[in-house]
Amino acid sequence: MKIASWNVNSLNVRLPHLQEWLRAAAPDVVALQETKLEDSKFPDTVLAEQGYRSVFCGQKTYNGVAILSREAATEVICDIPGFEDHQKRVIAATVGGVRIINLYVVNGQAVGTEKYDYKLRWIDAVHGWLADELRAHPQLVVLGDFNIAPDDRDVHDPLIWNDDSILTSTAERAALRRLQSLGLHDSYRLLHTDGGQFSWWDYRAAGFRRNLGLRIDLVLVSEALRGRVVAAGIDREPRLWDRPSDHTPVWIELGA
DNA sequence: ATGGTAGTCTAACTA
Repeated sequence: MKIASWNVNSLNVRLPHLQEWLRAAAPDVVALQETKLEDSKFPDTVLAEQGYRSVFCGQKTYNGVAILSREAATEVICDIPGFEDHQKRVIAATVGGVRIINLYVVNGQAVGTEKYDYKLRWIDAVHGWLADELRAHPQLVVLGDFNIAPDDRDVHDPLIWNDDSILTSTAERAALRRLQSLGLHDSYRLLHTDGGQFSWWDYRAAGFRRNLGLRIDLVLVSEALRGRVVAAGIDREPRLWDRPSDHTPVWIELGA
């Protein structure tokens, strides 16, 4: 079972890329972030023609998440239960016996801002909810755009991306570690220890050409799934295509 | 070239 995550930065613009990538990569499940589409405009008919069912939770202009799957998704939930939030950043569903939790984590803009506080509060709410989800669904995958680079191997320059920078600050990394302490393992790190493997590059300053990236798109797996991760990777190819998203797909393969 | 680019939407916000 191949499970992937991709922040498409507007599904309206990126639909051709998504379709091309689905053909090439043939994932069983894909979590999308930043669809930026109201539910009435989601291209579920087109995707169904390609063999993927869609569940989605969107809004105009910002945010928006979706899960595409070859098999039907059940037990679909939007938003974090009990957490007041107008931003559509969460969708969860069960596919083929695996609980899939798709997160578009708050960016946070800059350390010390209101948005940064919202980011930390938001992750704290996710933490409480995931503890419940893990009890109900031991076979759990939490994936998406985490907007946090776990450690210095995951940034192009640790002097720039330091303890005081957004996406790498001490409190953000501590919040991520706290999520992982629920028993959620960074599947890329189960199989690879190399640095310099990124999933996002800023559009500005020729970030991709100069490989000025971060690894902020993650696939976390529960203890029960840990031993089933037979492959994990980052697919840089779509970042080379014309008019790309600033993120590229990340994926894992779960064996039997 | 006084920060660069992209998306949404046409001013300014978010990333």
